[in-house]
Amino acid sequence: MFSIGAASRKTGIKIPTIRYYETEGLASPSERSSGNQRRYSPPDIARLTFIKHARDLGLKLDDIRELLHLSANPDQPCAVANKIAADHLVAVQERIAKLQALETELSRIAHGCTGKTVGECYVIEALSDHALCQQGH
Amino acid sequence: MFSIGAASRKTGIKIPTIRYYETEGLASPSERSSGNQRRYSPPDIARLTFIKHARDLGLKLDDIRELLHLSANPDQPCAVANKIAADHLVAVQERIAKLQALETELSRIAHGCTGKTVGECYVIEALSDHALCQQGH
DNA sequence: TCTTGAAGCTCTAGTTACTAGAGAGACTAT
DNA sequence: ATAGTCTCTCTAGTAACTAGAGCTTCAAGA
Repeated sequence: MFSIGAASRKTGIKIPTIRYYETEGLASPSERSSGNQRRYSPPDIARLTFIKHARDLGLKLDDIRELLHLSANPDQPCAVANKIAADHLVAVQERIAKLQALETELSRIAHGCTGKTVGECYVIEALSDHALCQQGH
Repeated sequence: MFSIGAASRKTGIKIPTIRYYETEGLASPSERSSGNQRRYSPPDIARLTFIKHARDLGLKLDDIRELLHLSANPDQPCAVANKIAADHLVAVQERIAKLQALETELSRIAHGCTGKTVGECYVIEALSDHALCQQGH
């Protein structure tokens, strides 16, 4: 049995976040001490690790909730789990594409300024003047 | 002079968001009608466009606040504006790198599952078992 | 056994950038 | 004048935490 501090160290999740996950119904300690402190069993820790891993991958808590529910029923078809992962992959790929477009424009803006004062600053100008933007939002 | 609806159409910012920016002190209409409705002048619209453009680039409202403040004082050195843009560029580049790493892992997870039920589902397994993760968070 | 300092408890409120909805008033075209 | 659209303010909700107050419990040493 581990205290919340030990659970935090083992999983890399901050203490208040572990408590927050509990209020969200994602992971509760299986016991409390006589003085009402949380006590985590190894399976509790594994559940937290699962959540941490999924969060690191950028999955939403709602998705994680569903995956946890699925993993508690090992006889169900895993199509749902695959769909969650595949959908998220697509979302990540889209975000990468968008960010790369932004990078291009930002790079142009941030490197294009040779002025000394704001009056002739390309950064300000580029943000003010839509025509300077090559990608036309 | 434009109504808030016209301002919204011209800038592409939703009406409630325009009002929100006003509560945040970013952009207020220069007048109100006799019936207390917002009336935006062309410079007001330009300011909203500046904000929209900067938001599309992912700048935070606090950064935009500072840039607006700077652009109101054209005699100031533009080093601050450059720094905001350059810092943001670095942040975007870092996010791209992280997302690409995630994409690799997610792709492996999402495509690796050949099982039929959750019990043998690679998605669930990969999230549960740290050892399967090649990048070691 | 006592004590002390670290760790834990609950609860409330704040963060970011909006979004939704209620209920009332204003504007415009016929 | 009136219908229909637009706008007003205000409150509360969203995601995923984070910070702080004020209090209690735990573990280790004297």
